[in-house]
Amino acid sequence: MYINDVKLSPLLVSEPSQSYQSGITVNRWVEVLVDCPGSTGLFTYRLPAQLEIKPGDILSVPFGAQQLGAIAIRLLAQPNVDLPPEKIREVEDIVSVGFFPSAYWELLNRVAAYYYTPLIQVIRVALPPGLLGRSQRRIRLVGGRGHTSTALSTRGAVGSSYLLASPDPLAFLTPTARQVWELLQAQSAGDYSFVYLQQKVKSAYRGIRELLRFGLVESYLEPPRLTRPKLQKAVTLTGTIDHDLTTRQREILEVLRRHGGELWQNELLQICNASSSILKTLTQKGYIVIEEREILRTEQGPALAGDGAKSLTVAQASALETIQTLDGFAEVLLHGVTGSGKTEVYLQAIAPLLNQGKSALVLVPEIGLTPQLTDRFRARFGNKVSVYHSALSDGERYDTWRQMLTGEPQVVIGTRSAVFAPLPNLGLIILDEEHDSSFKQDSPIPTYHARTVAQWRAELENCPLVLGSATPSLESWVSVGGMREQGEMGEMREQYPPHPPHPPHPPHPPHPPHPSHYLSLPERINSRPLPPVEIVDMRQELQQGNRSIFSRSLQEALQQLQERKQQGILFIHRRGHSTFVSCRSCGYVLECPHCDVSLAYHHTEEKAPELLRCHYCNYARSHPKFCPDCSSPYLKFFGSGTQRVTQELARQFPELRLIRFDSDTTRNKGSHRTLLTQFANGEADLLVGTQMLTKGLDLPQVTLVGVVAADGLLNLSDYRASERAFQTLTQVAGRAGRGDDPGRVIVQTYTTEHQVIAAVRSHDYYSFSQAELEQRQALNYPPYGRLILLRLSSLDPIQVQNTAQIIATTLSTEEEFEILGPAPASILRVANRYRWQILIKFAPDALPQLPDWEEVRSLCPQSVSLTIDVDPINIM
DNA sequence: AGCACGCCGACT
DNA sequence: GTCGGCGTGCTC
Repeated sequence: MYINDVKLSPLLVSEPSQSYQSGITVNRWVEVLVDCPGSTGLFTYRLPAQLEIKPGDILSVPFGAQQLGAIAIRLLAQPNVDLPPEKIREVEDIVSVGFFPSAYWELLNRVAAYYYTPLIQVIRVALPPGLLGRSQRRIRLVGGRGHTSTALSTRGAVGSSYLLASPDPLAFLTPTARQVWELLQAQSAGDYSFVYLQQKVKSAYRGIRELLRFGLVESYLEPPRLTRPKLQKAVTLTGTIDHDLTTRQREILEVLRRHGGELWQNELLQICNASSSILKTLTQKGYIVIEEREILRTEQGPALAGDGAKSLTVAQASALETIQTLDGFAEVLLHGVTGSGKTEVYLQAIAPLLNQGKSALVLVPEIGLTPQLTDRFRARFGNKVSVYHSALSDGERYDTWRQMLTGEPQVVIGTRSAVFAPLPNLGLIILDEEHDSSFKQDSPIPTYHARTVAQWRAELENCPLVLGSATPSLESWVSVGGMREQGEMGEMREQYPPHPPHPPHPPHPPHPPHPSHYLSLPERINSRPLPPVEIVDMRQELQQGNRSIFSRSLQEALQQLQERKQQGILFIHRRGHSTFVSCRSCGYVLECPHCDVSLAYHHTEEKAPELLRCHYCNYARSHPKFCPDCSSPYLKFFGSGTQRVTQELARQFPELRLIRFDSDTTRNKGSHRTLLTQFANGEADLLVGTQMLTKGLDLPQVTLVGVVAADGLLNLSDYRASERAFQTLTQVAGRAGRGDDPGRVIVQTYTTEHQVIAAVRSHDYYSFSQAELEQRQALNYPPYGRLILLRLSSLDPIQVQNTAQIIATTLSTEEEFEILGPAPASILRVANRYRWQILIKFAPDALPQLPDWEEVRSLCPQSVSLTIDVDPINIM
């Protein structure tokens, strides 16, 4: 039922030869998909004579008491005989003429089916906001705002005569009604949505009904506030200048002619300081034509100097050549170390496509974090580049979306949801920093991964997909058979610094069933070396009496930074997620005895006992006072906040100028760019920040990178912890030494012997992935096994726990998949909702009979909501 | 999602 | 008896 059994694709192929006339005269009914959660299947509407509709068009239709957005699916010559004719209503309007070629529909259907999401919800992700509007019930004061008594006396409402007689008319209102009334009075327009009032006042509808009876308020349906094209009047010169004109008229036509015969009306009037009446005369005389034209509200980047293709290294040139010889669908992993020039390869791969009239889609983790990337694309391709992401205004998003529909060859750079960008003639899809977890959506449904969707899209559009990263996800690495090629191509490995002998290879998965290529850029451009990584054992620092959060090595490096007038980056792992408990003396980390993950620290309320809990099996224990291994009392849960680090810096290095680069300081639009520009201009010596420092920053003047404590990353209670830690540390280390001065990286940790630390030190992706894949395979975790996470949440802590238990018990009768849990989410309560989860693990090849999700859903009481997260990434 | 309808307990 | 709570089902 998730895809509503709708076979869209064959019906939506446009057939230009099909009789145009018969199409509009005969097919007077249309079946639509309505934007309404509870509705399954299609609804039939009559077409008013003046509307001409094609499948894929977005409509506005009456539905029950409201006005909703809908998608036209197919035209009908006759409505279904089972449907009583009097029930059929008319299509209200066409909101947007759709572009939906069959491959695109197929994509949406696949997403709906794979992620167990109703098709309409997938469509909602794909469309810009505001296209599918819905009407809203609102309540407002009658007769505008005014003094209470005025409102009452001007309205001789039924039954209100005694109200008028009273000195205080409101005394007759019940307390509920009065509450609503006062709320409305307090609002400047005297107007609130019904839903808002219901939230604000207990059983508000009763009070509202009372007020309605007295005629004090009125209830109305606000039509959907749809995003529309912005139109502007354009004036075009049509006749040659003749003599039957006044001087003033001649002047205007002259101005118009000088501007190429065409100007926006407002500009023309402004230049000539004239009013529109004179244009009216000129129109009547036939000298000009005024027409409405759509103007696009697309974001304008800063003016940039043009930029030509740069010369390539041997590896870049070879990668480019492979990409350019691809014909049709292929999956390419471009594995380039940090600073190896992946962007240049993208740019040169795209350039010839545009000349062939094709477009390219470039997906990036977070657009705000990569102003540098968009700048480079704009410098190379100018106005052929547009960006598409959620920070744009609705109007900008809508217009960018329409700009794509034109089919002009262009480059769209966007975040996750841009994977649905409606570009015809797609010639290439690029996913940059493909390992980044922000390509995965956790909520709301569909919980899609842009990489997965991009694979389908590339396949359906028959174009190549390039996945770029310095630290590829294990999924992509296995998918393109990277480990096989790397193993066979010994010369590639020699380019990395030497590393210890490898453990035996895990058995290779079967060759991927699709064309795939592994391309490696093993060296930085201009032969710059990767920075040496120094690992500092913080246990020893403590032993030797250094209680500072900075090791002596890092202190020294910071000192040098100041002396040499160089710049550095200090990376702090985000606080909220580092909730494991470790011993500061010996580095021992408390782990679950059953699940091989570190225990998470729980401390929900003031007086509640401190608990350590496993997120996979729900094992729990109290927080021990002493280290179980070395009996040291220095056992504490981890977390080194930005605050503490900046305080410490200010104390020890008062002269060091620093810029904080985290979610607090980069909240505003454009603040990334501002802060980065300040830093680039040398207005600070040190950039202190969190996660966002890892995402593709190219700051050539940075020579030092310090990681305050790697442990927060290493010990997350998640099977992906190691992979994520390796990626983050390698990425942040890669910010050092990208310019002429050599770089240096210092990583502080309490667990120097950790496998990830060793791999980061030697920049050795290969041995890291080998070891990690072995573990994944042994435990059947992705990319060898597949996961589905059931997230349950409720305001009621007991009910959600019980429901989770019932579902897990029901599911555990099945043998084809493994159930882990139920267990509470690591942050049990979010926004007053208690959250539990159940993890389902199964083999991907023998796709088991998965549970009937409708049945599972029926086990949930109304108060418990269930989200099915397919291929979850955040299991915490 | 809204909004009806319809079925139960607590008051005039 | 009616009012008002809330669960159930429908919307072309």
